[in-house]
Amino acid sequence: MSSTLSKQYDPTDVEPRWLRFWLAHGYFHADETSPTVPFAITLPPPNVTGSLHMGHALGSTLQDILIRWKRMQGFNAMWLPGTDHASIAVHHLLEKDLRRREEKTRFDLGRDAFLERAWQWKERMGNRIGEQEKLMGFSLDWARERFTMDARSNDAVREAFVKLHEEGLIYRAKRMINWDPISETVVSDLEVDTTEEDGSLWELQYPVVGEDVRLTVATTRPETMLGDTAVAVHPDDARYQHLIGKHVVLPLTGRTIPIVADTFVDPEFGSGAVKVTPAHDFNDYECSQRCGLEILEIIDRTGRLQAPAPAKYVGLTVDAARKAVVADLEAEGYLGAIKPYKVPRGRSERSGAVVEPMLMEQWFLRIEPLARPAIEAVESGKTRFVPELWTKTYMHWMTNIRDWCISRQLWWGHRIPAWYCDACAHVTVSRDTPTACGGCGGAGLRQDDDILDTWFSSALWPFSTLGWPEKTRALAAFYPNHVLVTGPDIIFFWVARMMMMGLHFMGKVPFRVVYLTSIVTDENGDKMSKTKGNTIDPLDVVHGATLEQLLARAENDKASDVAIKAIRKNFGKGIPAMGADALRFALAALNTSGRYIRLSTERVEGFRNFINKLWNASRFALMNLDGFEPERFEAHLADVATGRAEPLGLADRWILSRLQRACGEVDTALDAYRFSDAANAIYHFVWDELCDWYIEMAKPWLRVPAEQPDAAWQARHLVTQGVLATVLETTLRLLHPFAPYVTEEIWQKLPHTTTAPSSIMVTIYPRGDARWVDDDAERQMRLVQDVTVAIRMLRSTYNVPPSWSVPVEVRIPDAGPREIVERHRALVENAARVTMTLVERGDHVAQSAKAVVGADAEVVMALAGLIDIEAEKTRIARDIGKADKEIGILEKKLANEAFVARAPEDVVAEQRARLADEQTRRQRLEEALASLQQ
RNA sequence: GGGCGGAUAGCUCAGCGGAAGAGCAUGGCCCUUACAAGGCCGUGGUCGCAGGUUCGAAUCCUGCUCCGCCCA
Repeated sequence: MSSTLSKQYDPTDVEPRWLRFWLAHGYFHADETSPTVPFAITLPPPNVTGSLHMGHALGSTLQDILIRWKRMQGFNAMWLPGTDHASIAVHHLLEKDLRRREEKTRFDLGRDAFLERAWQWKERMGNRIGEQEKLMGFSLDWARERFTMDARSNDAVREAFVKLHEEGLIYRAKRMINWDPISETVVSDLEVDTTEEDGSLWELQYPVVGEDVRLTVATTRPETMLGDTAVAVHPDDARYQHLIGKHVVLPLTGRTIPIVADTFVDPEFGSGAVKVTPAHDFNDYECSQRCGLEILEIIDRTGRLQAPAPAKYVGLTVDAARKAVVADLEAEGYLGAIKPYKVPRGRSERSGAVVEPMLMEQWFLRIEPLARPAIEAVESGKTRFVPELWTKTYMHWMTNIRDWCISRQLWWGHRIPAWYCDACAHVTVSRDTPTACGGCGGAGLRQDDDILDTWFSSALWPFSTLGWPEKTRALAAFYPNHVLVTGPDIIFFWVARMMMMGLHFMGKVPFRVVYLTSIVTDENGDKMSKTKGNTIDPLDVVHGATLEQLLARAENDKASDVAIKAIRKNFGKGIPAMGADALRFALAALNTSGRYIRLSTERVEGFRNFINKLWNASRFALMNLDGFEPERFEAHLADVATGRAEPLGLADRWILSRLQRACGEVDTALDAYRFSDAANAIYHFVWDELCDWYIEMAKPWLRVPAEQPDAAWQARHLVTQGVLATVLETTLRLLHPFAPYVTEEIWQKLPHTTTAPSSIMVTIYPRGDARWVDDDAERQMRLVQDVTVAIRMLRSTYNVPPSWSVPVEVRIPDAGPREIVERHRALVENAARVTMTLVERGDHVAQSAKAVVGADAEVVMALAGLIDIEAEKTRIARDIGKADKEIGILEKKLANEAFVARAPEDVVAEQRARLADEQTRRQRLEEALASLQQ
């Protein structure tokens, strides 16, 4: 064993080798015929338009931690990758490109040519995310990779559509929908961002027929008055009682429309009378249904006015019509006051178009029968949300859900399997492309032009990916999945819809747990976005990027000046290559139950340092494991167990005990999806215990002495090598799900028994083993550490150079602790670089500094020439002050009769013991101060 | 308007009924032969405000003040 590691961990050298190794060995693949218990996750598919962003990196890191952990625990762990076709996003990108390069719309190009381009583009871009996921070390089962628009998904979508149609849950009807006049398609409620924009409130005056009065109505959209078919007032509004049932003349149109009463009117708002435009407002439409009003559709699919609006306005855009209508109303004297007003305005997420509520014939899915089981499944705990608080969000949305408009007037997506007949009104809905009309048998069939909402296919994803509607073995093995990991912003899109469809088609929930991650923001808590220039690309963190590279890419993406400036500011020095492990570990460690992760490259650096720390600890271990044979160590341990060999040393027992506790903490934390607790438990074990104490204490037993070592030393040498190797190997396995590359690299270099597996990936995950937990060793070690730290404190306070091995006197009145320190004198002397005299008690030593260690011990260090009496007095006086404060609190507590009577006995006893300790400590400090006064 | 969170060290956050914690930042000393991406030792907090429950509250309840997010 002579492998040496470089002084610094270099991820760029390590990562590609192991990625290739894992893929070549097929470790990521799960066999559905395996008899072992399955553990399945389906990756929420990223959409093909993008590249891997920090949100994906976070969610997938957490999924990979779970998958690698469960795989190592012996489960048949399956993690299914894929991408989503994102129809509206793809349309938006391709159409933008078309406009820019060829000044064409998709309609100029035609459906087939457009789709051809979309597929080409998907082929070109679609693999990018997969490649990036591989680089992150995600152990996805690539043989199962899917795309939401592949042939098998198409089968699933058709099956689902036809079945739901047969069941009467899918229907076609004329209803209010949100229309995006730029993309010329329906968009879902969830794809509309409503914000308050600066606008105006116009008062319009409608003359009442047969009376010499005018009714004032207020509106933020005066142009829609051309489609008004009523004015509504609240039925209880005293001001308008006499007008209900009468009519007004609608200016500019000459039409006469009724005044109706409806409770949806807010009497407090404006004049208390509102105009009703049923075809272009959700509330007005509902009012029209209640009141039996006429419906006039005056806005067309491109957002222009159409008949029955008066000819004068036909063809105008909504904005132009608004100006014209306002001008005409004013000219004719029907315009009242105009006030500045914050107008809630819905905009399409993708195109930015102002969304137009419209009345249109579309396909809908009846939601209520699907939502009910999805609510019940969460209420009964068949699926549970982690963190739990998200349950409410889900429930709230599910209980207020409306029928889902599933048709889209786009081309990139699953075309609706419905055919219209030239000869009759029958609509044929069929799994296979029909040759004859299901109604009249006629052959003149025309398929519906529309496609399905992308989320319709996403909703089937947890089972369509496993072969549904066929009854495959994969489906039997891996459905339901164990957990879905995603961001809370996606609860409505994915979680809710997968729940509904999963329950409906499979009869079982699609996943038992929904884990919602934090949301990654920049260090100021702002959402990362390219336009702001504050995004951190995960792969830049992994591989590093210079400022020039970042700027060049931004230029290429046509970034704004604001973004360029922000990039210069945020990444002035570029981003150092930190490796996938550092990023993964950082994301896991930062993912607490809080809602946000404020990420910066500086924060990742801390975790890169951790990876490097582990690397160097391993480097040290490997340099000192020459000649180590695991088998001999095993045999020696057996001898220890039977008493034929010396028991293990304190440090050995201690580190093994601490390791077991760390394993237990990690196990508990991962079980509860507490990723940051798990990561931190490993971090602290490695850094604060293994590196800071054990390795230091092991050094004397590892370094081969100049003279021929005796048999006792040989035995300790073997034990120390064995414990170090064991602890390191276990730690690597413990850490592997978080940091797969570095752990594999080191693990492969460690000495193993001949029966060891070929990769750390397929070793067994450590579980806390109670047999190695050693309370006695931990207590003894605590004392050794306390004494050591006290000595170091004195050294540091008086700047005693590290090279000086100063004498100290350690005074411990009680025989028990004194013997412990005596027995482990070498540990203290080595760790504190002192020579120690142990005594029961002693007198004041002139020119010395003193430190008090709890109630057990005090340390006296002779520092002739270095001592500063005044500073020493100040320091001790301050400690006395602290002790006094503590004693005061404890005395008060114990003087409280109610406390002593009602608090649990062990709590009272604990407080008493603390008080006694604190008083002893104070006494010692007092003596120390007194001796300085002389 | 309805709902859900948050306010703890300079910053970012854990802790959620029995001694105030971490990382970063910061001060001092050290290139000690695993690691300067490091070591050792420190400094730093009326746990947003006001009440209440309790023997005991950062932790539970109520109100208030800010600050976020979601839905209408």
